[in-house]
Amino acid sequence: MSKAFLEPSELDLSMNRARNKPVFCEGDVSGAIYQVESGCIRLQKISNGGHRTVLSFCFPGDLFGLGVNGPGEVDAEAVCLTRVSRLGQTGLAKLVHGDTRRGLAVMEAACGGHEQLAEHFALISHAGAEQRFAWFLNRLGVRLGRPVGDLLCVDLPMMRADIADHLGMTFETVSRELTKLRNSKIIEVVGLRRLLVARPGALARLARGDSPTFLNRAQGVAGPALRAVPGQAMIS
Amino acid sequence: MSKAFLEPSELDLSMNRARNKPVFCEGDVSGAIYQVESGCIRLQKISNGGHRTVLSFCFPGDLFGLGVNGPGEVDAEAVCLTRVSRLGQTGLAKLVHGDTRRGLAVMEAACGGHEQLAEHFALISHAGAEQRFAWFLNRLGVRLGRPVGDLLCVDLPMMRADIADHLGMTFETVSRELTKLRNSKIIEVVGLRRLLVARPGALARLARGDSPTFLNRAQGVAGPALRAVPGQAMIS
DNA sequence: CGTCAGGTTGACCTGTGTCAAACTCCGTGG
DNA sequence: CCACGGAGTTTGACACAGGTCAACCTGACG
Repeated sequence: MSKAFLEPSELDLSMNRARNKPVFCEGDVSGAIYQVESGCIRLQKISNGGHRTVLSFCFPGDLFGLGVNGPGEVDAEAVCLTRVSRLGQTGLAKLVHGDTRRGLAVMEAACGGHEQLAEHFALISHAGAEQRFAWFLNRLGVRLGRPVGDLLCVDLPMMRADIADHLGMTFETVSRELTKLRNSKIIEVVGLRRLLVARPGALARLARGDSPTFLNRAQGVAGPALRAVPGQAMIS
Repeated sequence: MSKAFLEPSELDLSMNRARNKPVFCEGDVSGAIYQVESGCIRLQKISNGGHRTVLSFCFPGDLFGLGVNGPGEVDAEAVCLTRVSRLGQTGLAKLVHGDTRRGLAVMEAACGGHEQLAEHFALISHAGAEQRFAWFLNRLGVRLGRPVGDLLCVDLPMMRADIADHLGMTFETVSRELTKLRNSKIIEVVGLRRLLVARPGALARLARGDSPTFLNRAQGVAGPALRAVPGQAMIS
């Protein structure tokens, strides 16, 4: 999840994918690593009932692919027209041999940002719809937002259903939460895919979950733990 | 998540941890890899509100630790008296250099079983309490179950609250689901931590979610996807 | 035998999924 | 240029799964 981790010269090839088209070719079972150049990729999984879970969205600079392909497991699809470049297994091995430390770092990054995954997981487990959506928007703002006047402009590459599947809720609920944020003047909605964040602080507060429902139920962890976690600043 | 991935000779040292004690020493920020020898480790995260999320339980043979430590991120605690062995960074580098393929495999395994994580994630997002719990028990049976007569005996190392935090629900709900399974004669409960699975097939069916609530709402994925996923046999 | 952490059960209430209807955007063709 | 149509989105009404709070039970251990 680091920006521009690999230079163009180190990459095997680069290619375009149209909206909703998979990145992995059908027979492609190799442990290649991909890097998003432009656009947006979603890593997703279709489960038995036909349900879809979006594990994460990848934006320009993000790496993905290692230990994530293999048919029937996790697949990667373009959210919109997207360009990705690919580092094959041979290139990867070369990188690992040539510079162990860097190789390890790439492995780790490509293995998929445990940190982010853990945070996402914790959110899905505990938080309500409001906090989930605020968390998502907040992170999107940090990642994609451009300052416009004193507002933060964010263009959503994905549709509501994608967001819903990312946050473990229905697209109707996503829509309702959007409306709630609009009503409380925290954001403005321009077309259908463009948002203007008016009060980033309030958004971050919602994302941390410390404004309403404050006295959440901190389940009694038996052991010595339950140390105070410093409120990590999500807005950079 | 493979058994006995590393031989004792390759490991730096091994140590015991008492119930609810952390595996990582306070100052330990090195990228070491750990392997469970006996007992049970839980990887967990404490979020802002004091909520705990158990990301996964590690049983003998399981690897963990890479990209997972770092204070304030994810920590590992013993569920019960547990012995773990440790492979330090130098040992890891040696392994990577000596045998690239094996090194990569270790990296991947230690990076944390994306496959499993994806499945867990999908479950938490979509499934109800019944399916979540059945999925957990089923997997535990596969992993820890010993055949006793025509029953499958499973000893739970963890308490209800641990399971609850693993599955994103409350311990009361865990208890209720346990009772439901007992009432439907799918399992028997012996002491307080011992289960006998009487009808593994029924349990697996619940875990897949294809018995009740059958017509789940398969959200219309726009693209070409929505391929039929073959019902993966969860019972080995 | 007493104590207490851990577990069970019940009653209630709310958040969010479900179903249904209407509305908006945008591309396409007449 | 406008009408049309369909995908995507918003909004409403309603039901129910599961969280919350509270009381009680049980089994392990000193």
